[in-house]
Amino acid sequence: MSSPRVRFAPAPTGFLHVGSARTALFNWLFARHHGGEMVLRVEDTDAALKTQEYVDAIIEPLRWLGLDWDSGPHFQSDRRDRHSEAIERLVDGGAAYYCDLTRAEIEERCAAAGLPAGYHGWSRDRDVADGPGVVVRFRCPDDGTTVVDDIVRGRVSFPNESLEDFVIRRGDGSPTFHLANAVDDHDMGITHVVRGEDLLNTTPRVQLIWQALGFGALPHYAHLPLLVNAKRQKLSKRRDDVALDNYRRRGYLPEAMVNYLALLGWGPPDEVEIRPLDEIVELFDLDAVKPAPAFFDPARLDHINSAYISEFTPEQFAARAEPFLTGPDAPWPAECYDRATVEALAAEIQQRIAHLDEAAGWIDWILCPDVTYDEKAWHKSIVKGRAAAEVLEAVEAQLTDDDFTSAERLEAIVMGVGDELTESLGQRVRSQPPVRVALTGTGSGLPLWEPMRLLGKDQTLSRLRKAMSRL
RNA sequence: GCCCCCAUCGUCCAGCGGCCUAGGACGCCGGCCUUUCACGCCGGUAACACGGGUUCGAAUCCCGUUGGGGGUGCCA
Repeated sequence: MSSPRVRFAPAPTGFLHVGSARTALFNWLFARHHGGEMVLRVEDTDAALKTQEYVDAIIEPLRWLGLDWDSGPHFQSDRRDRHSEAIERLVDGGAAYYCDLTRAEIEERCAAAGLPAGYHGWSRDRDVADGPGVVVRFRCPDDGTTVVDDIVRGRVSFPNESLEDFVIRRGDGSPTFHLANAVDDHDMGITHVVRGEDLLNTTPRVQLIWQALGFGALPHYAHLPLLVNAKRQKLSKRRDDVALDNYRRRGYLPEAMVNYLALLGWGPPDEVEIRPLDEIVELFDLDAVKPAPAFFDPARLDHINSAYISEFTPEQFAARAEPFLTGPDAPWPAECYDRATVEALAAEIQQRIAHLDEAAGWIDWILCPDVTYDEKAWHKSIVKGRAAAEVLEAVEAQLTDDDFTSAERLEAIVMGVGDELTESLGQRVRSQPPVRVALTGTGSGLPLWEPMRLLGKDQTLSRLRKAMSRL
């Protein structure tokens, strides 16, 4: 394929949607695979949306994902003159006409004529003059078919009689996206239009405008399957968790997110799903994209994110997790944070978390100045635990003489207490649970010994005493 | 209502006429490992929506049905 040129053309809505991110990714993968170019174009026909804040809300998540572009960001609103000129040409050539009917007037006419709801070309021959509030409508052919050759779906035909004369210029003079799309894609030399399936129905309109403007050969189209929720509805801003930034904030890694997104609607031929982006670039192509909608499955995302997290070295992990351990949401006072502790326990934490914001929960008891008891665990291991008081007492006594330099020795001491009590009482005494609850506050967690060493002698002894006095 | 799209395990992907008694991954269930939790390892559960064709032969091609979804705006 000779150097394709694609575009990612999001509307500025305040944040980047995971569905849009997937569209951006597939455009990017296609461009990079074929050595082509990607254009970023902000579809702000609504003009008021061109604020730095809204633009950043698109650009920053793209950068976070590691996607780049060769041209842009361009703004549709900056191209107003080109759009107006195209509209004039269409009106002059008879391909479009003025219309001053309101929504209500259109409905009235339909009711009076006994026609189903729709526009029915009411103003085609009314010879309306241009003026404030007057729109421009495109005159659609009454018969024949408009065909969209889609890379993902094959040939899709639309009977022209099902197409209404649609608006290409609003009452305020601004162009609608169908018009702007055709003009911009043409002017920017777009060869492949890759976007969501929800836009498939609008393609005939854009193609009709394209042809009426004499733009020549149409670009190729590829309509990607929609991303859906568990109920198989299109992901929606209102009911679904779709803001990419939310995932970032919860500690999903960009490399994991991009990897997962690539797997929705596409799969590598060798079935190796978790792999670096450059390999995906090499393997990806649009003709291998599946047409069926794909469920955005959080469980699968978690799995992939976990896989990436577990690959980190301790240093990498500590660096990547740091934003989640030092921010205002960290459970400990800022001055208690200690990177060395994180690195020392990294491997153990890594295999237990699916996203980085879970890291703090495994070590908060070490970095926080005090313990918080989980009452259920307290009850189970200390109130009802066999000989728990004796265990705490014996462990405290033996630890008083230890220098706390060896995790192995700490383990031997605690477990030894359990063995001794088991023998003297003639019943199995488990020493780890009460000690764990006394130190960490909970019944389960990291393997105790190394964290205990890191907690230090003073804290360990004082927490054991605190637990004993609480009994 | 009208137009359009889609249809392989619960989910994502493989399969593009014979290699399929349908493969992988996630999830789920069971076991091993382990004096916590987890990781790891082993095993299991589970699908070609239905009905017609075409063909020597269909998960794969065609038609229909059913089901799901999308669009039907002076949003994109």
